[in-house]
Amino acid sequence: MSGNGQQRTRQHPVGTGGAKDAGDSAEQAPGLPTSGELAGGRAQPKTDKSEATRALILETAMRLFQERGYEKTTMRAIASEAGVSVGSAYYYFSAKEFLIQGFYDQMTYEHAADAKARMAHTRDFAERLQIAIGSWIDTAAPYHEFSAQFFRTAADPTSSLSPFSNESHPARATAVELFRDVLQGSELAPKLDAELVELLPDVLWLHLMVVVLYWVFDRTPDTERTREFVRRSTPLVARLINLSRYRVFRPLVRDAKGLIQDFVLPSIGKTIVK
Amino acid sequence: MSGNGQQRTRQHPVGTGGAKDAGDSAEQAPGLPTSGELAGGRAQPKTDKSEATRALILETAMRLFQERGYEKTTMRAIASEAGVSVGSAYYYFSAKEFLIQGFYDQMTYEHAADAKARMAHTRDFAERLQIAIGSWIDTAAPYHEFSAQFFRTAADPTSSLSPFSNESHPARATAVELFRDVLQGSELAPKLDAELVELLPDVLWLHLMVVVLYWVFDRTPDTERTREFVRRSTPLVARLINLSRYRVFRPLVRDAKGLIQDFVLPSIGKTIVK
DNA sequence: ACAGGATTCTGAACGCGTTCGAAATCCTGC
DNA sequence: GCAGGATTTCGAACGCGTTCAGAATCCTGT
Repeated sequence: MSGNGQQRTRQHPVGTGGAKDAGDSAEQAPGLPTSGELAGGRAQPKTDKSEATRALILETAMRLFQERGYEKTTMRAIASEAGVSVGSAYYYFSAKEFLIQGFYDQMTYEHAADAKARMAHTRDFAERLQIAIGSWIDTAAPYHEFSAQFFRTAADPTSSLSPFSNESHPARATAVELFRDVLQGSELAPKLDAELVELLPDVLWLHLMVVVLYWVFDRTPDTERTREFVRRSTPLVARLINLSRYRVFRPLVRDAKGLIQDFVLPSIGKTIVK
Repeated sequence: MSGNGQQRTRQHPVGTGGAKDAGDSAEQAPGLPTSGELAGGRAQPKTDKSEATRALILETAMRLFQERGYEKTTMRAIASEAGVSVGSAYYYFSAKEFLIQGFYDQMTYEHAADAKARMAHTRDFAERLQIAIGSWIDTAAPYHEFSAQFFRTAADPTSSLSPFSNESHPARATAVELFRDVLQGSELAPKLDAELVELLPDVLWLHLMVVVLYWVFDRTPDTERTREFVRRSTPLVARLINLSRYRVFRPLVRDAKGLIQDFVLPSIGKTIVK
């Protein structure tokens, strides 16, 4: 997509704002999506007015995306609707793509809050997991129609917006954090060894990504099929994790853990470079 | 991507050519990628000259894609290099995207042939599986640089090119067929119940898709990391399938099978509609 | 108050994918 | 050989995302 004009090499949009050097242990809770982060604007906001303009453009874009869909919403329309020039829009968001991110970040944050509230009443792991994922589906529902765009972006390794290739992607950090909560707040956590507890949140996030893929392709009303899929798959996941504690599986679990540790975690986020 | 001009509603490009009404059981072996199939051109080739022009355009595009990458190759460049007008290029391929498909189909076919030859000497399932996937990586290697485009297309539910949403996608059919062979030619097949043998090829194809996702993001030289990932993950998969025969797992396996049958298979290809 | 630098804003212009009406060419049946 | 329809080819034109050189505005320090 994008790719008109000569291809720049946009990639990581500098992002002087937030935690620049997160290091290795991705632990700290991700604050609200303040605005900048790695958001893809150019300079970090200097004045309040600047901040306001940025917000105005983003809100306008989000509204138009919902009303008309992503592709049908032109940058010119966003700009004129927001009462600024196209140039201004590009001053804050260096590509149309980056507008998606604002959208997506906010949705993820809403999701985490909603999920945590909804699952507070139970300590059953399977139930918590199902609530967390179900909450995602509910939160994302209004955007299902143009969700394809999210997914295309996520699947693009050349885009710095991909949650797969960008460890500091707020959406990813927030979601992994949520799944850590899902696990820690359940009766299952104390029964598992520490190493596994450390690994699982990322794995569960991957599980969510699979559900998202399913959801994106789902054309049933209210994505009922995805919901049913989640209802039936989460107990399986829970049972699988539970089984992992038994002696018989030790070798298999050990290998699987090693595999995840060596190949899955380092590559997610840290883009398998060099 | 694409999405300039007003958005048409391209979707399934008619495809008067091949088996139009495949029905349910996706069984028949997929012939060579003759040309048309669901290829995205407009009319089915009437004359030989037409067929030749089509091939010329596709070959030119494939060459330029390799030389310059997908985005840097313009339709104008393809047309002029092939000695035709842009209009002609669009007469045969209704969008730039459709040129990818020709490319991808051919690669998949090469892969299947190469894999079958390479794994002929062994009946060990894990080894056969590893060879099959390794063969994919080798076949795809020359195109790694612009593979992102393949993947973006695959992840787009609105594109008729997605192997996830289009059951008659030759690439998908060919690959599933290959994995059926991987299994059937192994010592493992007779030990499993028929139902599972029926399900596994599609599941293994999904496994390949996961590897592809990994591969697309892999930036190590010669995608060595992906190769190592495959070396270590395929034995695990084999062991998992092997374990499924034991009594202890019966309930879990039964549920998992049901899940796959009800939710995964019907949705792949048949785009979860209605 | 004011020079001068940084920030914010502007809109014309560029290159791209794609469309479309019309021209050129090919194929029939006579 | 030829009218007339179908197929194929053409290229100007459209709308889009994006860029860029410069204008406008804001913020200092004096």
